[in-house]
This record gives sequence, C-alpha cells and structure tokens, in this order.
Amino acid sequence: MIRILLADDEHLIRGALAALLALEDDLIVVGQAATGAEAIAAARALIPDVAVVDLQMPDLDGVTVADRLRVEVPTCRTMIVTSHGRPGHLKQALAAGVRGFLPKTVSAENLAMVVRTVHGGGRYVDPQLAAEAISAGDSPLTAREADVLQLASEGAPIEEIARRASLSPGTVRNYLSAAAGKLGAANRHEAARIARKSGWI
Amino acid sequence: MIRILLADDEHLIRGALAALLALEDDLIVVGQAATGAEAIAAARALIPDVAVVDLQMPDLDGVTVADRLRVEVPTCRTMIVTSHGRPGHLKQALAAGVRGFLPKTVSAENLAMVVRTVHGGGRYVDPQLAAEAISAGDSPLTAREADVLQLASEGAPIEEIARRASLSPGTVRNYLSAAAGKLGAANRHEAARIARKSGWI
DNA sequence: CACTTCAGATGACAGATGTCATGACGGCTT
DNA sequence: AAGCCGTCATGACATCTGTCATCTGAAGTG
Repeated sequence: MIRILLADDEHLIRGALAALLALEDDLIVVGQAATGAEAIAAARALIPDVAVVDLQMPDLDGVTVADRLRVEVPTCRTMIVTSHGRPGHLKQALAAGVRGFLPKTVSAENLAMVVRTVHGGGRYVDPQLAAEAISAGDSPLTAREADVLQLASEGAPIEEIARRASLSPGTVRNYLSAAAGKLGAANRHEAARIARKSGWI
Repeated sequence: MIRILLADDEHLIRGALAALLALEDDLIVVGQAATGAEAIAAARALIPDVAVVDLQMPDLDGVTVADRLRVEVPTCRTMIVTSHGRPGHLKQALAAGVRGFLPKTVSAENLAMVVRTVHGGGRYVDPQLAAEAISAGDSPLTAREADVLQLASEGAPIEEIARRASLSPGTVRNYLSAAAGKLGAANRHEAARIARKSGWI
C-alpha cells in the first residue's frame, strides 16, 4: 500500500484527485494540504511514501516544497503536477530532487502509474515537457540579469527597479540591455515575457 | 437524474471531476470534452441538462462556449469553473447567460450543490468573486483603448502595435496614454498588467 | 442647421530608455 | 602571473515613449 500526500491549493482539484487515486487498490491518500507550508508540515507528521505537489501554490511553489522535503523527509519521494509546464521549471524541479513531473493533461491511469514508478525508485517526466526542456536549453541569463528582469516584468520603471535591486539605474539598464540581447527581444518587456515563458525567471 | 457535460482541457482534472460527481446519486456525467469546439459538438449531440465548463481552454474560452450553447442548446444551463477568476470575466460570463461561476478552490459538495441549483433554474456566483467584481467596477477603457492595450501587453514596440492595429503611431500613443491615466499606471506595460488582472483585456 | 461627441491624426516637447564605450574589482582558471 | 568572466558603475548619445494642445471628419442630437 502506497501512502500519498496531496498538495494543491484548489480544493476541488485536490478532492477530485483524492477520489481518483482512491479507486486504485494499492494507493491510499493519507493527507491533503492547500499550501506549501501545510504540505511540509503534513509530510513531517505523516511521513508519506509519495508527495504529489502542485507547482503553483499561494505561498511556496512546488519546487521549493520538493527541495525542503528532500532534506526534512528523505524517505518521501516527491512528484509535481502542473497546469502550465515551463521548460525552466522542469530543470529546477529535477535539481530539487523531484522524481516525477507531469502536466495535468495526463490521464488518471497515467497518474497512478507514475505514482507507482516514483515509489519504486524510478523517475518519470512527461515526454512532451522533456522535449521542450531539451530544445529550450539552459537559461542564457546570469543571476543578476534574471533578478533585474524579474523586477522589470512587473512593469516598473527603471528607477524603481534600481531602488528595489539596490543598483544604480545605469547598471540596471546595462543588465536589461544584455538580457534583451541574449533573448532576441526588442525591449525589456518582451525580454521579460520570453524569460517567463521559458521559466527562467 | 441530472445529466452533465464536462469540458476541461486538463485530462486529469476532467476525469477527477467526473469521478467526484459520480459519487452523487442524482448526478450523471454523460459526456466529456477537452476543447471548446468539442464541448459545443457534444452538447448538441447529447443535450445535457448542465454543462460544467472550464474558463481557460486551448481554442474557445468558457464564455464563448456559454454564449454559443445558449443559442444552440437552449435547454442546457451552463456553469463555469476556473482557476484564475478575474472580475471582468465574471461580468462577461453573466452577460453570456452563464448560471454559475465558481473558482476551483470550492469543495466538491459545493460543486454538486451548485449543479443542482443551476439545474433548478437558479444562479450561483462565488461570493468572493462577486465581491471582487463589484469593487473592481466596470472597465473604464473604451473599446479601442482595450484593443491597443491588448496588443501592447505582449511587449511590442509602439510602431508594431500601430501596424497591427492599422493606426498611426501617434494615435496608439494617445490611446495608451489615456489608458494608463485611467488605470493609474506609470506606463503602458503596467497598465496592461492591471487591465489583464482585472479581466478587461 | 448648429452643436456635441468620438475615433483618429499630427506635431512638439521633456523625460525615459536602449546602446555603447570604458573602467574597476574580485573570483576562477590555465 | 595572465586572462576571462561576472558584477557594478559612469557618461554620452540616439531613439522611444508619455503628455499635451490642436485639428479633421463622421455620426448623432437638439
């Protein structure tokens, strides 16, 4: 019997997934969480075999949860399900020790199968996401460029970005210019869109 | 027995919702669809009592589907579930004849209850979304302003927006300036963010 | 008809932004 | 030690963008 912890902020989805997994004889949902923090607390208390975590949650994202679980509950294998899978997220997730990564477009049978695979020590990544991740390649941005672009993506003027990043406005412009160049964008806003779409910020 | 059509592009969610609704004695899921077009075709063939439609789908969005169903399958009541409920979407949905509007954070019992309410001729809108919609008010943007802002939201420079909208660059700037003023934004990019968050574009 | 309203356009101006050259510093590699 | 790279900064310049005043033509209204 595989003991599962479910974490997803959407009550409806979480309940529905639980109902779905309950149909499988060898799976049992032992706990549910609506936020990243709850998920970590529940995992510590319940020590599940597998944690099925949504990528987008109000507080911590799924990758952060996976990273913490790897340290705090080492026997728990983590897998992530997501609506909007970006190539960059997949890379981050694998780096955080995630064993399975699936879009929510998969079927229920597939989900159960992957839960078993992950529990058995295997890994599973959705083939389409994997292909996208490979073709998208690594982020060409340096750490600071990504930082600055992250702030720029909210539409703030350069002066505000400079204040929030504790940099001089000139430096901010240099970074944004470099980032836009690397991403083939005409301006920082387009660059921010590209980086976000690829999961690089 | 209430006959239900489910439309959601995420296979996992759709199957899970079906499993969940199947637990209720008076509800039966008679059909499922993964796209807006499929949903309309299925509704025409099956004539369900209630259509439960996701707001975001690859081709047509939930509001468009509702609008078409109202005309093509008048006996079918439509309700919408969504992950990211924006105030503007709620208004559009009600205008399209939608009878129920729920975020996916509701519980399964609530969903079943709302299905019954809608089937009985009633309406149900999530209280929190309703409050947001009322406080957000109507879109202050004119039709053209919204058009231009829509194009601007992709990060394109003004000249490209002008070409795509068949307007002169100067006019585009005027509209964007007016829109930014109305939305209290410092520039068009921030204005686009605000308008998108409110569901106005 | 006179009046108003609105989409669309133009031109001018100031300020914001993108681009480039240049320099300094620290860490890492060879 | 020498060289490369990432980080941070400054200054100059051209261009882009936001703002405003003003104009046109079409449509609607009294």
